[in-house]
Amino acid sequence: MAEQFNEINLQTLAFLAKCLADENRLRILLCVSRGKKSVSRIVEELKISQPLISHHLKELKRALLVNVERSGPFVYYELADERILSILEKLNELGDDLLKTRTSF
Amino acid sequence: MAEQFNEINLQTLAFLAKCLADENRLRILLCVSRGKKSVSRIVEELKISQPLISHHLKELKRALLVNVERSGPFVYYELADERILSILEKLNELGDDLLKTRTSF
DNA sequence: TGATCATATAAGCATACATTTATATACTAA
DNA sequence: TTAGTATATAAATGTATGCTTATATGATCA
Repeated sequence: MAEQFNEINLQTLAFLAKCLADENRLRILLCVSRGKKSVSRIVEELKISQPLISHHLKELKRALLVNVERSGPFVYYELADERILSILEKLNELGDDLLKTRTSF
Repeated sequence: MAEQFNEINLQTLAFLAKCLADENRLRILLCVSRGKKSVSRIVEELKISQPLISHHLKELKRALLVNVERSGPFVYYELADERILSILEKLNELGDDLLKTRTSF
């Protein structure tokens, strides 16, 4: 289980983790995980300014975590891979358990 | 699968991800995942300066990702939870696949 | 107690990053 | 083409963060 860690690409890993290390980007990821959505739709749902949403979407796209599709004046974003969700689930669960076992961060 | 995401703690999640978002901290995590190790041992193996190792260990400890144990003059660190490894594995695999499918970051 | 080793902390610096405000680009419809 | 909507980008700013150098704390042994 631990031996196959020779294949680990630290750079890619750190890059992806960095992309997941912002609350607003996580909100956006969870938002688009519930279906393909336009930028304005995301802005509405999350109540975050449009330039900030666009900026974070650009980062998420750079990390290949979302797919983009233009349709008329709208640009739709969707989660690139369902595994992103399950990884976030697992990380969240881990965080919960760590907090339960220990006292505090 | 996507519905249980009401329970998600964005703050904790972002905090943990941030801790995983640095190459040196990842190196340290992988290093101590292969057994409990003293600071000087980690310094040797990774060839990173002692203050920098200590600094990152402090962060990892703050995130509860490592457990600490003092024994005489030595301080031993170990991975706090094996799930950390499997999450890193999954994230690494995801990164690989994303890079395969698309063209580049 | 003094000396030495192991580890932690502090100060300083440079860079990265999240955010806001303002503006530009792209598309559509009249 | 003009007006209006949707989205992206640029500039500016404050803050966080990784790293280095220097020093402090803590433990062991003579």
